[in-house]
Amino acid sequence: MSPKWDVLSRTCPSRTSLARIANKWTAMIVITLADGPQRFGGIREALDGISGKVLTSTLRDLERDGLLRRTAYAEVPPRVEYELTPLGHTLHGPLEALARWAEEHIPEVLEARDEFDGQAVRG
Amino acid sequence: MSPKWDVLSRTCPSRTSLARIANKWTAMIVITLADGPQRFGGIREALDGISGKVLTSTLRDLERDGLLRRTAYAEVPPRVEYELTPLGHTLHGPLEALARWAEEHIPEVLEARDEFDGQAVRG
DNA sequence: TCCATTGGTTACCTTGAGGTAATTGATTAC
DNA sequence: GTAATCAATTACCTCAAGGTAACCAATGGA
Repeated sequence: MSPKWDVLSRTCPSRTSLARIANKWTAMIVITLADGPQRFGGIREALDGISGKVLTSTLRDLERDGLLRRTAYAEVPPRVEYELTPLGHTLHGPLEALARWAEEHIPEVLEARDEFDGQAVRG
Repeated sequence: MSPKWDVLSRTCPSRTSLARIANKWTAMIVITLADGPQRFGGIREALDGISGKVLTSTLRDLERDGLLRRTAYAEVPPRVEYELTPLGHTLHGPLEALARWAEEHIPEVLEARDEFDGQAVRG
């Protein structure tokens, strides 16, 4: 389709972009926001274990790439909502597929690991 | 489907697995091997910029998870081939979709970045 | 009066990812 | 003889990712 871009090429911007979207936190955030806007605290709770600092910077990066929109309300205490942009929504399918792969194939992965580690000990 | 696994849960093994597959090098390697077996040097060349050490350890991790098979031939100089397992092939679709997303949407991403950075200067 | 609230930001530290360079080993070509 | 070959491994180094903890600001409620 577009021979201009190639993620395998070191200097191609799409490779940088791939690095951002092919990423644990990105996937989890996009999946969490797929159903609708969420507040900062809600995302943090959904992601179960991410630190505030990392969540802040990750959200900022995704906002910068146009994947989500940040809306801060002038209230006290602060209220900030994050929602996927249309561009961000187009990413949800592929990332959801990836997450579902991880969930569906985890038994095979765990079994492969056991076998590999067992052979390593014997070898 | 399988309520037993949840990538959003901190302690779920599938979350670790997601971290491995939602990863720049994993995506590029699986895509490279999708067309057939490749030798170590061939993969290294295709990935354009990866160091030997990192490629070795990444391939080892993927082998451990059952995504690819390593075949070493007792020749001199050594010849080692890597190929996707059936399990690895099931991962190709989702990762290819992700790579294609990066290539197809890079103009929008770059534009979003420009706008974001421009506003940051003004703000 | 004082504290909890919320979404940061900052300073500081630890961990790990990833790069470079040297070395291994048997054979072939020079 | 000896240089080149290929896939690793190892030691060593650097840099960035990411965690912790303290702090902030305006308001409402105890």
